[in-house]
Amino acid sequence: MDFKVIETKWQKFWEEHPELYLAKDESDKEKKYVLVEFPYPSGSGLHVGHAFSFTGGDVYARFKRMKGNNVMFPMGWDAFGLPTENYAIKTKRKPQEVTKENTDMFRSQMKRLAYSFDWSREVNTTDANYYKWTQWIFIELFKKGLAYKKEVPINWCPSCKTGLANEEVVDGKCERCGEGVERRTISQWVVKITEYADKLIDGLKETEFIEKVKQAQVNWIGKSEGARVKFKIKGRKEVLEVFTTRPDTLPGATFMVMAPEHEIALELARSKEDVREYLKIARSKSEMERTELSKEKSGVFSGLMAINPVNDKEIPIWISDFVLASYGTGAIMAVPAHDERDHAFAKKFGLPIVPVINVEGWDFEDKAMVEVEKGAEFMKMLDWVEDEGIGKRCSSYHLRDWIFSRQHYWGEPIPMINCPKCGWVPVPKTDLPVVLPEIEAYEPTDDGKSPLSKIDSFVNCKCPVCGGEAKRETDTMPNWAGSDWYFLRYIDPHNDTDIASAELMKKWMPVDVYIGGDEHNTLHLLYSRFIYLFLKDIGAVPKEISEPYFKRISHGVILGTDNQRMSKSKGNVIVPETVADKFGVDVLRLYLMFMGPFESTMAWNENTLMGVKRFLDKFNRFVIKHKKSLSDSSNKSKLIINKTIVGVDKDLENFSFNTVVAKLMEAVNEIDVISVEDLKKLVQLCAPLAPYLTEELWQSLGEDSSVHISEWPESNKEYLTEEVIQLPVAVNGKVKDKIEIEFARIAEKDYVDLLVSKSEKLKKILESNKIIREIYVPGKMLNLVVKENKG
RNA sequence: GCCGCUGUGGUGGAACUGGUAUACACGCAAGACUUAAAAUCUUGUGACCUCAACAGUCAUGUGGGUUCGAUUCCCGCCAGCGGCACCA
Repeated sequence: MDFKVIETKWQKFWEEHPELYLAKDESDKEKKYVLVEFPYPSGSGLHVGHAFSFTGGDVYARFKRMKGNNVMFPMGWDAFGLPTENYAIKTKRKPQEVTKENTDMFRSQMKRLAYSFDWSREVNTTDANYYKWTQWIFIELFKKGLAYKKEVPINWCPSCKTGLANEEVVDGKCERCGEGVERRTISQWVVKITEYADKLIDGLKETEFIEKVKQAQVNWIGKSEGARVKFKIKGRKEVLEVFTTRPDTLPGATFMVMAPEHEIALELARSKEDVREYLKIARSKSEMERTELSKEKSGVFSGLMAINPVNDKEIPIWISDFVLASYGTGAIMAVPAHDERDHAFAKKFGLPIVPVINVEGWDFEDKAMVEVEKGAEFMKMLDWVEDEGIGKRCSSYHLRDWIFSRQHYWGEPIPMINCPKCGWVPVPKTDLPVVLPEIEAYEPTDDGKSPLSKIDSFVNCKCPVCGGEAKRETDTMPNWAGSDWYFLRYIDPHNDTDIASAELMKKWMPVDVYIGGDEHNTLHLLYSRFIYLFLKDIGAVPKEISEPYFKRISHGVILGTDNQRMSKSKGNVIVPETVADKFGVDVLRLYLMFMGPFESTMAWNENTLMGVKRFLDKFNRFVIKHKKSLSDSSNKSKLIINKTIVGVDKDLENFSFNTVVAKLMEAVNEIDVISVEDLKKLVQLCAPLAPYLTEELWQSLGEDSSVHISEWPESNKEYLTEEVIQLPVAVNGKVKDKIEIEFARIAEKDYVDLLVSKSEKLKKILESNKIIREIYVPGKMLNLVVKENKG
């Protein structure tokens, strides 16, 4: 049978019957919200990674639909972003046009691969009707004081000409283009995600993310508990405050260190030559150099002395770039006896090392004793610090506030207006969206301003508060902004008055299963959980649904045949369309699911793919051969079919697709005589994986509606037990023989013993051995513990 | 350094709640059909010992432990992968 003919035929049929895959708002059936990460529609089309992820989601969605669930399986486009902008610049075209072309291409490729998306709910982050709500969310953040403008040293990518969030800098390089990142100070919008740090940790309890994902989130937030402690500075009014997780080591604090960006350090630089010189050197180092040169410490004495509140000793305050300005208070108390970094610093600059706890055989001049347990002294010192009023308990986080401004064209305009009289004023809801104007030149500029800043008609506006002349913000939002909340918009994609109706959100939320890549397990998941928790706090989403995603499945990665990550430069890229052209969509889908466990990394292998093709051909021949069958299934076949139903059902539920395929192969290998009725069941079991072939076969078996909305077969317990089973008999734990026994009599131990006594093999063993113990697990196995007969 | 994960034939990988390890597939070998090839079908295929069969021995990274019985549970080690990392 020619797969091309079948594909064309059924694709047309499905196109004419979109109702097959619609999620129904008014249905009483149990809902199932299956979400796959929406793609960035790049110019190169769907790649294997997409196909793998979407096929997994599609198989699950189809399975659930046949099981009688009201399934929501939507798709959309995360279409803002640099590649489109760069491509538009290069080809002198409009990003809007390019995006349209790319999404059209993606959509048609997806339809060909038979993904059962509900296309009536399609969203696109670059639609003004969509980003209106992205902008609205930003305004709400601003109103709650969670978005603020700040002069911040940012990571500037000289190649992309934009600021980057800390999260987008990998090893000191731009995550996107790999260019070394520079430090610049620019006025930026910043979102206080840190305010939600604890909620983001606690909320994980409400989810069923796998441990890996939960840990990644917890580590990223990086909570540590301790105290802030104030140190007096000799001869000055201000104090130097530090954060420490170990107040019990206060007596061992023999010096202090400030980050070069610390206010006091900056002030001293004005009057002290050596401080000024050091700050200059520190600033010239990139973030990467600072962390790379971790072994060798550098620093300068500030000239100031602090007072250790525990013993009133004067201790020197140093300035060093090993202390981070962005963590804690930007200054530390150094306890060289109990911290490796402080120890290294003390050794280098000849500062005293005073142990707090004495450990036998420890040479504190040689190394720091770090692993000291928090004991009673810890609590005592914490209380003391609070009683004396020199500090208080608090937590500190690795998580930083989220830099939200980008200096690019192709993103959501930040809907803020700067009025000389009123300051920053949000655009009123009624004026949303702030539409991205279609302009001629998209080139980013070196001065750190978005191309929008050159469009006077966009920039100049009236202040919504006082009506005076004002100017619009010209920065745009980061890529994450549109993808933070898209799962809400699918629920009610055409709503003009709200993000989505509360009633519908109550019906559909939370997302039951969210399928995506490992690369989004930290940032995207954290950002979108944050936005959801925020929307919940302001009452924009139902408060009874505590977390947006219930379960997260992170699919694996498909490597090239050379076991390397696919990349154009390596020439090992597999294009799903090409595979589909050659072998058909069903083969591609089935192969992707059969390669290995859904969550693991696997290499592409054409041999295995041929095996899958062979199976589908065989399956097709098998159905055709038996479809005129007039006889009932044999007992053996009945058993196989019912076992297969149970197994496939369970494995699909657990996303164990590779074993589903194996079970179907087994069934086809083993079945001898089969009735048409049972044959249909087999076709149904295969339907989620191979939608085209099964639709064709389903029809050829006399059905006239789609197999994909047929009712999932149920197993019949009556046929699930074998009449005769092979009972393994082990001697001292090793299987020596198998005895045939009627299933109905497995509980009769006497009968089992009788059978054992008839086995030649066992007889032989028992001649020279004596049974000292028997363990019988009815139906499972019999274990004889024996001892050699002596004499 | 910290956190998480993985380790099973020549290969991808199965194995429920501690109960027949190696399902399914690939590859390989032999055979059938064919002028031939492809396709298809049949048989065999963990290692060692044996002409072969029977029997036996050893095998789930490694060393121990618990157990009648361990790929599965516990402890130690080794190797690899992923995330975080001068976070006080």
